Amino acid sequence: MKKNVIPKEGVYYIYSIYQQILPELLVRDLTKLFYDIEMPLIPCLYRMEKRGIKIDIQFFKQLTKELEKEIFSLQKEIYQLSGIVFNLNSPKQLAEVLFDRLKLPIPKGKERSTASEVLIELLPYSPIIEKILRYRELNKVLTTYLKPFPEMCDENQRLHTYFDQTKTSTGRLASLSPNLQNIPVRGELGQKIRKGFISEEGYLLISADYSQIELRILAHITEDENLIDVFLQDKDIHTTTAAKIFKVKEEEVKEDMRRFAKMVNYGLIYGMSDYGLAESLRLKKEEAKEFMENYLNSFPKVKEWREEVIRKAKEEGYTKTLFGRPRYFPALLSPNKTLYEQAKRQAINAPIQGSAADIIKKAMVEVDRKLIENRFNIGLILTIHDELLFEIEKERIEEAKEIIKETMENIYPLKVPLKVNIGIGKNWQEAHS
DNA sequence: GCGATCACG
DNA sequence: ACGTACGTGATCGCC
Repeated sequence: MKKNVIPKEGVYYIYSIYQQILPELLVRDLTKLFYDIEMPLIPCLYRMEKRGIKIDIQFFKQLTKELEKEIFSLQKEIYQLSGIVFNLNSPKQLAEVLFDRLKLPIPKGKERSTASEVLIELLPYSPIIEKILRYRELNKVLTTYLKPFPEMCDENQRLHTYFDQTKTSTGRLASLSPNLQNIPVRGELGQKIRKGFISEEGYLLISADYSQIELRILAHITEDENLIDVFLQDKDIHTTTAAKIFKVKEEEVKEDMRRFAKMVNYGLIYGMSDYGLAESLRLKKEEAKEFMENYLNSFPKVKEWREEVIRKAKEEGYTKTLFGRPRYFPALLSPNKTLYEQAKRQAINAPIQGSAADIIKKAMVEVDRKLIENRFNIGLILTIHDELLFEIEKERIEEAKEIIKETMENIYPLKVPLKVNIGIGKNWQEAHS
């Protein structure tokens, strides 16, 4: 969609569309969602789009040069090792080189894929693999972010995204042209790129992110005593889960056990099966099954809730978030088992992901309003699902920080506290706490 | 225009 | 026996 352009004819239809929609809103009990969240959000999103975020164009161009150099030499090495020049960006051609020409084994169940997850398993078989993985990483970042962004800036070196309020099935926002919700953050390269997103002279960026908002919402919705307890005591949820699924004391939880537990916790929100858990953690199916059982026994209401939400979705045809946002699941009646199972997982996930979206949207409207009321110069500039990014004049940082944290944490009281981490810096890397 | 891939939450 | 973790957007090759 072309941004900032409303077709002239479209304006005349808005009132008649409103007249058609109003009875529907009433029937489906959506007036609160519409008037309290989505409508007030529109001017807030408009201001964010208009403000944009500043990037350091020189920094982007310099990094582009460096990456192009490394990519060129990687390319040369890869052609040398394979003994043929081909299009590295073509998965089809790459598969031919790896599996036919170099006769590398195809990991079972993976079927000639060249996805990084498969390539990692091939690392021991040829020195070409690590070079391909590095090439992929660099080329991705180069073509998706580093090269296009300087071209997309306005005269003040600011990038303006476009938020689509109607696109997702869960109630989240979508960010496009450019998407500023998938800027790299992981690894050294990600951290480096985030240094290129900067504040204006005399300003600083404030990043405020909800800590584990989806798991807190899970605790609230399921009313599971053990899960609620973890958050009331402000304990580390992943460590607690690790202790329960490994059946050890919390003091005995090691780093990799915590990492496993983190995947189990999020897997649960996504409706993951024991098989899926085994896949992603490279476990034996029996082990994964045991972890799942240990988890569900430790948090019994979570298990009950998962069953209940599916039963209700089948009966009524939809799920609802905390603010009544529905998502419909026609596939729960599908004879196609794949579609049916997928719909079940989506039905578990939608109320959680969607409720988090409801809450952050309400917080956005309220924080934006307060910052304007208090005459801050810029304010809210980005939302990345559970993080809000602000640009604030240096002299008033502490004042803004208080307003932001207080508003976000108290916007909608749950049975567990909402916790917000705040970071401040002259670039996004520094601010992202 | 779609599938594969991979960036994020 | 089956198929197997939710939600997105951008880029590229290929038909």
